[in-house]
Amino acid sequence: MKISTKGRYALRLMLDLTLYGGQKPVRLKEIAARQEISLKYLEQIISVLQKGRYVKSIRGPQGGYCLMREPKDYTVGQILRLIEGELAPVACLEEAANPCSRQELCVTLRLWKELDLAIKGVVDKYTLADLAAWSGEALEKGCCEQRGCEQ
Amino acid sequence: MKISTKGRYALRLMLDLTLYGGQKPVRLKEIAARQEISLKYLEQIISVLQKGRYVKSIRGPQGGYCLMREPKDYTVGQILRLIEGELAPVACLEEAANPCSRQELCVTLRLWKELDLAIKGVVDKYTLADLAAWSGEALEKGCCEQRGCEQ
DNA sequence: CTTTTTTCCTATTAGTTTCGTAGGAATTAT
DNA sequence: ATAATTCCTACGAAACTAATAGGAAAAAAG
Repeated sequence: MKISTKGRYALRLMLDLTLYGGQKPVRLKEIAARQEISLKYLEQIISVLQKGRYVKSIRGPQGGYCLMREPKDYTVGQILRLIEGELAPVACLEEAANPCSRQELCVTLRLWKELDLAIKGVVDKYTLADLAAWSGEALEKGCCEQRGCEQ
Repeated sequence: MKISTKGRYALRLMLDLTLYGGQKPVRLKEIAARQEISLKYLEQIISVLQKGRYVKSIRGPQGGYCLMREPKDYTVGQILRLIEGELAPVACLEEAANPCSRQELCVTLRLWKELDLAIKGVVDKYTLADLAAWSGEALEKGCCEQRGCEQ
């Protein structure tokens, strides 16, 4: 039940674009440095984001990437789903209407459905704009002076 | 973000013990047949449940397994955690107080914390007794006549 | 005391996924 | 022409998943 590094990195990448992307495109190299993530790995991740039309690229010198929409128009869930696939905690919930084959199936299925809703409730509640706003708050509060975490 | 088969099977195993375990211990062979799970695989899973003192065993003919406590005293979360390890969606949340190293860390961490709480909120809300009660309801309603699901 | 049934223990394995690294091609601003 | 940047594909090591397998140990039944 872990979010993969790819999913977490994609979110940080998109947040970086939100925070540092303005008129000019942002170079992946900069993002890699700021986020301390390998450039080559980020290339793979952003390639998926581009194919999903979440970002657009400009090639050549002074090139880079921009968001395609407003930060408020990307939910965390959309980004994670694009990179990680369905977030449903069991495969059974991914397609529609898989009827059960054992007495207690309905039982565990009901549980997984509730869990699924709880997860969706969080990841679809927040957008990049929310994360960016939190980021602003964090800076004001003088947070983040210590080190040691891998997130 | 998937629950592994081991976690799902462990839950079904414990529910089976709840539903079919009375005075007598339940043989793993029976559970394997009812749940359509390989006996050998269930042995590995129940061995963890036993080491965690969630079930006790009786060896030899007429042997089997029993729950150690009342069904209401096992939450789904406890069972899943014993088998799968921490359910936290990112490793950072597993230990206490991992301070951040980047501006937006606090931001994504806040998100992961909310997600973690949402997940815990569901899995720690229900006990085996709840699942057993749902199972009863399902039977009454004549549910589960179709086939095709792998859960 | 032998047989049978059951749990218990440990090893193996095929396949998949994760988490990258690597090399170079294509594009384009300067 | 050069250099910076994205783009594309392949490779690989390590870990994890989802089992299968063989047999040892315990104990009830005959």
